[in-house]
Amino acid sequence: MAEAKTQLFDNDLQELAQLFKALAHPARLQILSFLASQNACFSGDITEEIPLGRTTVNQHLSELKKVGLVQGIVRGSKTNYCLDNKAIELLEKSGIEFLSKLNKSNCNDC
Amino acid sequence: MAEAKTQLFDNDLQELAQLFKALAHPARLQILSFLASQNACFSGDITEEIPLGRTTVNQHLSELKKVGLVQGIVRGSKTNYCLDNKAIELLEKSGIEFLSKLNKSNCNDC
DNA sequence: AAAGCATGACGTATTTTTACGTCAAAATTA
DNA sequence: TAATTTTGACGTAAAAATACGTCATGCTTT
Repeated sequence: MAEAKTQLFDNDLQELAQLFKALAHPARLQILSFLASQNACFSGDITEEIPLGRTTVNQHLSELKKVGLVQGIVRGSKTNYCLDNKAIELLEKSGIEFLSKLNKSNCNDC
Repeated sequence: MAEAKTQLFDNDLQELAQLFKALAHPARLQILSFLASQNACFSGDITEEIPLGRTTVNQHLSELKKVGLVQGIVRGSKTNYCLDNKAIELLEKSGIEFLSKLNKSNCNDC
C-alpha cells in the first residue's frame, strides 16, 4: 500500500548528494576535523569543541552517523564516537584540501 | 551601525560547508555532470535534462554560480553556462568517484 | 513593428534543516 | 540507595531550501 513515489533522480546521484549534505554544515565539518585529530572521542568532548548546544551537536552527530561517516559505541554511561571507514576513505582520497589535511586516526576504543 | 554578528565558525569551515551545500542536491550534481559532458551548454538544454521545472533549474544554476562552480554568459537571447575553474579543479582533484569520472570540458563559448 | 522565445527576478506555499528545551533512562559516584 | 552525570529521544519555533507560477525584459523572427 506504500506509495511508489516516482524517482526523479538516479540513485547514485541521490546518495552522493546525501553525503555532500552531511558535509554541508560547518559544525559537522568541525566534528569530523576534531574526530580525525583525536583518538579518544567522547560525546562530551565533542560538545565542548563545538559552539552549539549539546542537543544540537548530538543531532549533527546523528546525521554523520546516518550517512556512515561516523560511528559511535556506548561505553558505560558515555558514548565514544569515531570516524567510520567511509570518512577515513573520503579523507584519504579526497583532493579537497581541508579534508585531506586532516589526520586520519583510529579510535582505540571502537 | 551594522551588527557585528559574532562568528560561530571558522571562515574556512564555513566556506567549505557552503561548497558542499552547493553539491548537496541531485539536480545540481546532474547539472554539473551534464555541463562536464557538453561543450555547448544553453540554459534551455540543461532544463530539458533535469526533471524539474524551468524556474527551479534556473534557481539551482544560480546557486552553482554563487559558489563559483558554474559560469554563465549571455549570448543574445540565450545564456551559455559552463563549468567554472573551481568546478574543473574540483573534478580533477577530487577522489570522489562520481566527480572524477566526469570529463572536464571547456565551453568553447565562455 | 508585432509576435514569439529564452531568461532572470520576484513572490510564495511546502518541506527540511537547525537549534534548543525538556524528559527519561542508564550508569557512576557519593 | 540517593544524587549526579551522560546521553538519546521527543517536541517545537524559527530559519532556510525547494519547487513553481507569474511577470518583465530583451532578443529574434516574421
